[in-house]
Amino acid sequence: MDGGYGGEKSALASELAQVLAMVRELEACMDQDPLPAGARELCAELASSVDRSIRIARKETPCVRRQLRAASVQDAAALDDGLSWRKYGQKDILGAKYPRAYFRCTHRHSQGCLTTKHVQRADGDPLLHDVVYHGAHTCVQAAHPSAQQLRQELQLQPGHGHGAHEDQDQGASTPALETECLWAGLLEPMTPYSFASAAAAGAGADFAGCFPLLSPTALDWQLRSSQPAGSVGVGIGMEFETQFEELFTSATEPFQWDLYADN
DNA sequence: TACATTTGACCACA
DNA sequence: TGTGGTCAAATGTA
Repeated sequence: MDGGYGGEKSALASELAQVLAMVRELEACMDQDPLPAGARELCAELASSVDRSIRIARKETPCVRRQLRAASVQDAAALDDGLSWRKYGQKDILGAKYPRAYFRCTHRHSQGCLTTKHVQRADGDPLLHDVVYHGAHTCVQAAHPSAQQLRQELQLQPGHGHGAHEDQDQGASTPALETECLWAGLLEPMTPYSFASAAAAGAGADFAGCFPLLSPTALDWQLRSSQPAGSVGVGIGMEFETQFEELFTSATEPFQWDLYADN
């Protein structure tokens, strides 16, 4: 599981070494007049290499955002994804009505799991929560049976966008989920930068492989990345947003999942 | 007693 | 310098 990350690191180092070599080569060309014919090609290669480096770096810091809705304000505090989190801070955010809560994996010290998540209530809707996950679980709980079950279920409905959210079963053993939170699942893979090209958008498929953790988060991204390359745009985002609004206004079935993307 | 939460302080970054 | 993210001591709870 972690081997992939090590491989990415060496790939990134390799790419950056190439970038450095090309920059030096370009530097040498600067003194020549006229510029050698190969200089332009070198620039193109340089841009391409930088692009690859960015994509690799993005894989190194998986960051996924999703929005969850609780059935009541009381339930909101219990929003849970089946994994163990420990709150380590809360902060008032500029321009936000509600403070942002910071959580990290309970097994941070015992198992060195560095995953964190930030939870913030939406200004307009106190029941709606923005949850941003940083990093992937490396602890034992990442192999939680319910998470695996969910993964299977979602994989059975590829490209469907909707899938019965069976966390109810999990709720039987997870007190937090007994609160019957209405998981209006809409998922929004977050990346530090917007996709600059179709090629970069296509990298999303590779990105999915960077979520070895068996949490819904990983599955969400896999589903989302099943969208055709190049479809990760504003237009598609609005389309999913519309679907999301419809889902909320006609939310008769709890635990129903849908896709959402607004990159 | 062990673990979780709260909260003020500190730090890094833009 | 302001803001967001994290730390760590104090406090709460089972």
